[in-house]
Amino acid sequence: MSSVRSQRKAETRQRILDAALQLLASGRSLDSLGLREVAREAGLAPPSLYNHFATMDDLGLALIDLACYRLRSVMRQDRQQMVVSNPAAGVRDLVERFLDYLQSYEAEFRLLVQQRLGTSARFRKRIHRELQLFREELEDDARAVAVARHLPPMDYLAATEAAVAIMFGFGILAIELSPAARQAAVSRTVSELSMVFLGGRALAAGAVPGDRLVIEHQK
Amino acid sequence: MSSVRSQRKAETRQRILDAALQLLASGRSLDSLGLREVAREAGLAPPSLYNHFATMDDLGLALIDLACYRLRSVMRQDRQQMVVSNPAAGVRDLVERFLDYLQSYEAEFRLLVQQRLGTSARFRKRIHRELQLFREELEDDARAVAVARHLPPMDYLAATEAAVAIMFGFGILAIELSPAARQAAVSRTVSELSMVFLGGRALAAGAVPGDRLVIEHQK
DNA sequence: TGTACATCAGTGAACGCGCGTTCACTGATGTAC
DNA sequence: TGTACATCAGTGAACGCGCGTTCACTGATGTAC
Repeated sequence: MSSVRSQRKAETRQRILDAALQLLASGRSLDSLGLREVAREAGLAPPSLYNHFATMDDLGLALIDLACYRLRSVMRQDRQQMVVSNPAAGVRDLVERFLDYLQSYEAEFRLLVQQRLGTSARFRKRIHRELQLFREELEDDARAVAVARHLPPMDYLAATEAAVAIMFGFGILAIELSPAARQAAVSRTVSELSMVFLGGRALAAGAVPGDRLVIEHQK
Repeated sequence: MSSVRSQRKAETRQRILDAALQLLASGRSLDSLGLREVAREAGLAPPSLYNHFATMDDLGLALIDLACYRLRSVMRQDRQQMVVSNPAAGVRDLVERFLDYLQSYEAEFRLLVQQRLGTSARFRKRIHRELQLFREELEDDARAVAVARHLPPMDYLAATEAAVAIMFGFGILAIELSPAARQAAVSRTVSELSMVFLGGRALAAGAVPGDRLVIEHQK
């Protein structure tokens, strides 16, 4: 059991990942990151990277894994039971958790968005799979709300897929916005998600676009 | 008035753009396209490109302009008056026009999605502005429907922003899917857009997520 | 219309540079006895 | 516990390569007279 050595190796590996993330955070894209550049940022000689990643591709995949893991774990934490009893607050809470995530891990978010349609099929598949899991977690929450409030069923797959698309759209927009404009976008995103879930119920009840709706407030 | 010369110059410029698009269509990303590579594909010596674009950046911007223009012009064509009198058909028509666009111009769509969060602020701004216009055109249509059917107002900004996010999410997904799975995704996207517009009306009428809705069919 | 000159799209050679990768080596850490 | 050997993370030098860009040049096209 090599303790000191393997521990240092793990630290160096982490330093390499951090260096790459640092470069991504400075606005670079994964496609344009070079091995020598990452090595420099990590304070290592270029060939050292080969002790940790067989190719630049493997390094990229490690970064993507990290970013996927982070998105899901940040979005999972602090999920409130409140959400179940108050859907409107749940929607707002969801958007604010996502905003927190963006503020802390913008570079990783950009990485996911860019590579979701990137050059590497491996990368795309991995991201696609992870976003699918992310959506499913959202679906679990949405179903829990429906059960708690005895709401009729709806097309949760479509609704949560739409919700993810809207949140990602918000994230892409938010990166460009001033803090003030960002707050307005947060409110709008809350509205948009509300539209999806309200409309999801209406659609399940047989409505089509153009129908009028009458509201029965739940107490 | 130099006729032959300027015409040939315009043709060469187009050949360069086509060569770049060809490379993008083969799966490459703009970030990784090289001047020499584009020149080779276009059948020109590398320095010739400087007669048409001062830098690679200018070439990139020209490609982005082209892609923006195409998205909007394809999505504008064949807009039916039917849409106004039948909102449900209008939503399906919208998704199918977008699918047509994707099938013809996938590389350009990828370019837009990737560069929307890319390295260049110039690129990002341009795409952002054009997508804003795209959204506004959608808003015009949505308002026209409301007027024709005497529907109450709603938050068209939020609804159309959500609609664009959903369509782009669909587009990103569609690229990875088999034709069969793609058709299922089309139906789902129609549902998702329907949810947004139905929910938009409900929200404007004061509903919040969790409320029950009663439908009054329009005849 | 014909001629002399100007313009300018496209070229081939050359530049300096950073790239990814290989290799033999170093020296600290780990292991066997 | 001490010693001899094995492992292996990290290094410096070197490789061949394609990059973006410059430059002086060519030759077809355009213009002036």
